[in-house]
Amino acid sequence: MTAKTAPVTSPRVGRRRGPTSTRDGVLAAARARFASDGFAATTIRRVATDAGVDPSQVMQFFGSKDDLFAAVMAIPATALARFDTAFEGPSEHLGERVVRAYLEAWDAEASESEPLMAMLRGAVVNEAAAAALREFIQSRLSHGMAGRSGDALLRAGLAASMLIGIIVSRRIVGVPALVAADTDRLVAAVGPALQVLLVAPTGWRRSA
Amino acid sequence: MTAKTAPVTSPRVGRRRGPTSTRDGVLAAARARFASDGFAATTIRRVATDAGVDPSQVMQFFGSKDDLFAAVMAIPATALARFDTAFEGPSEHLGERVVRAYLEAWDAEASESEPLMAMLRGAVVNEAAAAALREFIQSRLSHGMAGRSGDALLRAGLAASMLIGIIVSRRIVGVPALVAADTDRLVAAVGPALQVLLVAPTGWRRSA
DNA sequence: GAAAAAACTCAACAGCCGTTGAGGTCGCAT
DNA sequence: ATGCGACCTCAACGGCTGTTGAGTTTTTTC
Repeated sequence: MTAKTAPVTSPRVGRRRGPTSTRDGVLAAARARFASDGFAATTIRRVATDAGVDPSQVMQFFGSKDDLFAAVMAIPATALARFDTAFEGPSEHLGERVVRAYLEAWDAEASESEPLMAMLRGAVVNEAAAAALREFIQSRLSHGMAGRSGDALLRAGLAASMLIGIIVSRRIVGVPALVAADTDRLVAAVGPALQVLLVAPTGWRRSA
Repeated sequence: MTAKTAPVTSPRVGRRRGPTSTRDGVLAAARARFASDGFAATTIRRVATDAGVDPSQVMQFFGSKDDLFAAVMAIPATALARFDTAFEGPSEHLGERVVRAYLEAWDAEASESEPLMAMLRGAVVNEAAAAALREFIQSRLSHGMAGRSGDALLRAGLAASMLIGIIVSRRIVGVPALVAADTDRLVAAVGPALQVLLVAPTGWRRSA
């Protein structure tokens, strides 16, 4: 795709020489648009206007709208790494820690939370985004839960899904009761529930 | 909007006389399309083709694409009524009952689950859908939790959001771990967590 | 049967979309 | 200075969109 006949003659080609800031500006504008408007409603023309560039410039940089979206979504992989640390440590207040890590990740500054938001919004419309989110959740899950029972993997997946549901309700749908509550109240309410889900099938027995 | 100068002269005007089946066919086609493709990707031309009708016919029936979407979303209000019953009864296995009611509602036949799916997919792109979902959740919440503490309302909202998150991960994003699990396993895992969230702040104390 | 209304068809408009190609301009290496 | 490649601009294409208006057929009402 991106790999053309690499010029072997000049050793340090590959880095852009000229003003690389323009490209970054386009990427930032696209990130913001995808996060707030979603994939379908975001137009290349609008992104170009936001970045103060000609639309064809965007095409020349990223090839197509899908590639631009892929470039935006390549970022959150780094931002999501912080979730790993939340699962480590003692399991005493595990639920509370995980909830707080999720909420704070989405309350972070735009450069960190916007790719996540773009990924989340895009996952509903764009198959590539859904696949990316799917793979991410699954990989992080099977990575962190290696050697555990299949039930543990299911429970971790459920925890991630439920937390994403809270983010959706709070940031996209805008359910008043959740928007009004601050992080501490949410952690206090959800933490124990997540704790039960994650660490303790404490004598619970299936009814069927 | 929809109310024009109502013809008072003819008493029983207002009911359609002719073949009302065509209109219902268009509505059914739109419901299916909005549910599977979302709002933005669904075109009036495609809906018309599915229903075997001319595109302009759709316009004449529903006025605009937004109105068509609104007509589709007017249905789930009835389908969602079943959630009320889940909250009633003894609080012993409340969490389990609520989880099962949600999962079964989305596993129901197309005529019941498609409007819900359309509403969910649309909420991410279409502001009207987001408002409808927001109002619905909030109204059902404040209705069922009348007279309870503000904390109870928050907890119920969180429960609904988390369950919606599970639906999104399972039906839209398609996280393998959740897709593979059947309803009973999900109920067994999520039920206790919901139980803790809904009924019992059992001596839980905020860590400040 | 006549008349009116609803259901339906056909063709077209204006607008926005992603994308393309042909150029112009600037900075750097030779 | 001179070439060359990256950066950037301009104008336009073809396609698909929601929407409209006029005309035709079918059904109901009188």
